[in-house]
Amino acid sequence: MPQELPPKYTPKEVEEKWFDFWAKTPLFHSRPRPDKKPYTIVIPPPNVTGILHMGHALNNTIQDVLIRAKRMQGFEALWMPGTDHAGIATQNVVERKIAKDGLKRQDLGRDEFLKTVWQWKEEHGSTIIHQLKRMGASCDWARERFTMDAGYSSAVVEVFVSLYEKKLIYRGDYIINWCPRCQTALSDEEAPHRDLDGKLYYIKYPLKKSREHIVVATTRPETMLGDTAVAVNPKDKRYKHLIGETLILPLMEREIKIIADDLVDKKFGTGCVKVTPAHDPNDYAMGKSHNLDFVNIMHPDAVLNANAGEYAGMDRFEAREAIIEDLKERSLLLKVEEHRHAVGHCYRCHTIIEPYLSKQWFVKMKPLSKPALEAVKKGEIKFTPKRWIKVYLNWMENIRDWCISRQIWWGHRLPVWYCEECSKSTQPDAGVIVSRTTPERCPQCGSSDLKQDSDVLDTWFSSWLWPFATFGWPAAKSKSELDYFYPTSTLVTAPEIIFFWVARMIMAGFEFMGKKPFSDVYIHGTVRDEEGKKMSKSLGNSIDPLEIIEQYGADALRFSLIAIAASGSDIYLSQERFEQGRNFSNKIWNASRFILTNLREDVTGDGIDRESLKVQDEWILSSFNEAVRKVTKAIDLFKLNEAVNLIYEFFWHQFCDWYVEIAKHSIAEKNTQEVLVRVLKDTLLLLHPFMPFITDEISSKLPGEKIETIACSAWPKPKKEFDHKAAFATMDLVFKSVFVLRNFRKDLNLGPQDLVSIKMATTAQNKSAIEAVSSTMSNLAFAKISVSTDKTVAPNCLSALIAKDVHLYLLLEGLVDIQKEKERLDKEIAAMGSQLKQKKNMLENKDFVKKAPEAVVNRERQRVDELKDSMKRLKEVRRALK
RNA sequence: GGGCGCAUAGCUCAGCUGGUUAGAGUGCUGCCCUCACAUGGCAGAGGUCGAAGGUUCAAGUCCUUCUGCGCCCACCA
Repeated sequence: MPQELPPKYTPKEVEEKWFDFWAKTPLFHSRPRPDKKPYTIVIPPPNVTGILHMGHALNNTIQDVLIRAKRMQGFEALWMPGTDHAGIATQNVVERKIAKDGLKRQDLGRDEFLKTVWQWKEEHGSTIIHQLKRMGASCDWARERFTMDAGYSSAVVEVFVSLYEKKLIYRGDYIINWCPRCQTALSDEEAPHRDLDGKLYYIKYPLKKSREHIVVATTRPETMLGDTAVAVNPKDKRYKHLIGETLILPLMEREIKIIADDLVDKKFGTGCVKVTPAHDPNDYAMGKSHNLDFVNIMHPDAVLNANAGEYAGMDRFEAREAIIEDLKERSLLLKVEEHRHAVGHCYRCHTIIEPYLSKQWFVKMKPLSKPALEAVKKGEIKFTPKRWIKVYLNWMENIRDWCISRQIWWGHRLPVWYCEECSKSTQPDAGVIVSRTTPERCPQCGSSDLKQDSDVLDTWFSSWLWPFATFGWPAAKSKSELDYFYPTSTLVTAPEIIFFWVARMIMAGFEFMGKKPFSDVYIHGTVRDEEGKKMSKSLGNSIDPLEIIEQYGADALRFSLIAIAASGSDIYLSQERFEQGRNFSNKIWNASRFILTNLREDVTGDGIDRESLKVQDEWILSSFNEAVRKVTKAIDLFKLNEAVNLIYEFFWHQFCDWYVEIAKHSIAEKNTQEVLVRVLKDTLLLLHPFMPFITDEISSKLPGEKIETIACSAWPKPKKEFDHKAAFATMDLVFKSVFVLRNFRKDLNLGPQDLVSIKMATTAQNKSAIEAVSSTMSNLAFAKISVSTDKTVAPNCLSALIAKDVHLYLLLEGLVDIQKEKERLDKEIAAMGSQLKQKKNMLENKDFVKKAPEAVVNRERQRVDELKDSMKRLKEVRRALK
């Protein structure tokens, strides 16, 4: 007995039932199966602090569409889920939490603080995982990983130690990006530059030997306290004679030299640069090459230290003001200009970063980049859209060493110990022990006075191992799984993290696995609001995906996101965009409801009698075949918006608008019902990767074999026996006829009961097809419908051309406004005439006939014939109007 | 300073290797609560495809320049 569906679609109830089932089902658990091909996606692990936003929603919907489609297509599909410990972000969250009790992390101490973070993670860290489940993500949940799991951590240690052993990790004093708020070093990628309106200060530095001075220009005057030279370009004639002279550094009253260096741009400012080796990367380079003193003037929190003399204790910006005032007082400030320039910011807390000299750990990147460059150049790893290749290559070719140590507590602690005894030696790296296991004693001197490095590793130093560490590498037992699932298939992510993550994963893949980590990188757009701003909680412009799920359902959210997300372009969102998804859900629901309520008991969808198919049946089955071909291809090309729009168009405008409407008139027939069920079932399968909830729900109510979920059903294949090419042409006549009749009906204000006579000049075959459906579809009743090959035209009738061989005449003597009809015809004839003329010109053009492909020329010739014929017939009708 | 992207209907966008009369969603107008659906149906209005050149038999599509947005990268202090 077919089950009934409730009259109104309520996504909430339906979806809650299914997401619960999917979250628990073992069906999404994958294991190596030699008889099947693997298709693997590793999730970009969201931060444990994460709460689902639109970017996540889009990213994970795309992955779920791909994984569900491939699973149905017979692949051993694995979607690896997990979360990232997100060092700085998570530490910040927990610090904020304990701050409410007036506590700092130092008050708790390292161990106690870390306990608190773990506790926080246990309580809140799975929020986003739960939200992904709610969206319908068909991950292999049993495999869920966390970047600080014991196993994962051993991968991080292994990688650190092995890179150190290969001399690809080193430690040293360099200028790094320092966030004074987070009080940690950051990599270059973590310190994005933003243009700011700043000021350029011109400051006089007096010469020691005379009353003259030279002028330097700077945006950060406070750093002058740490100046140990002034540099000019050696080719700069203005200053050549001053090279080697001594200046008196104002305020500090320290003697500094004028040096010459090619790094100085003659054209910028005055051509004289103050050199602060401890607070600027360029100056650092000059400091090294000219053997200058390195004067660090700041504490880690950017408060000036004792080296800043009387400014000690002031914050860097406070000091800037004070210094400017003091310079003014001494008439040493020449001028101040407005100056827009790029300033680095902490990507976590947006504080202006400080270039800061400190001892950090680095990865030597150049050697790692080589295979990563080759793989992409050769196309071994493909990017979609292609344009990101250039971005990737550009970064990779100019790669710089990676600062990986962080002065925070939450993260993978460096597997580095220092021997107190040996470190007294002056040798570089003396007493440094890099080890996979905690060492008991110093291998050099045997001392047990060892101290572990207090730094932790950059979060991305664990993320870059994600495609293989999630399988348990380096443990031996991970081998069979890695052999089967690695390299993974597709990585789906946003452009923002190409450098952070994608590029580094490729390098790690080659370095540690000897193989690429994935074959395809699909870069989707950034989700933005209506004004083009990146959506973020801090801007308060975000549309909450959970809100959309609540209101319209997860299917609606998924559908709309995919439909909007044209491959690669940024996505502008507004609430209304999700209504389309909701409306589509409702349409599917109601069409299904209609079919179900009419169903005979013996209908399964598998019992189509091919011998007695009507032309509309042939048409819809053929159309579905077309849809399957196109949708399958579109998914393979990552054109998911195209795929979902194809299904939408097919289901709504072909199946519902035409087939179901026509089918109403033979709804009692078994064969009609079989076709309805067959097409509905198969469309639900096609749609399932995009809208898993509603498709599974409806499928479960349809007759036929009972299965738990269609998530593992076979993907529809085009059925050759249902390809009826001729049906397209015939149905096309039907559509046009109905369209014409609807217009007649509207123009004449005819109701459903009005009886009209139709004369049709066409073949008998076409007539029967048109006749069968057009009266009801156009909401007209026909007293009389006659078919004729007779070209003579009845007087005073409405007429319309359907196709070359089909002409409809609506016999309505006395009802027609002759004058109006004449005008209408004249207009139509004129339009046709100009089109005809254009085509004729084209064909008279010898170059066109000679150079254009034959098919194009023939098509034009045929079109001209048709137009000529139509013109003739229309003119006849026009003459018959009296 | 380099690089990339976008500009098509009122709005948001599709439009693939150039080839019939440039499409969708939404909004708008008119008529319909017709027994799946008003979250719906039918019909309709609305476009010199950012500008100017060029290539071509043929350009929304390819090339050049320009304009206006947007993004990314970069050690001009």
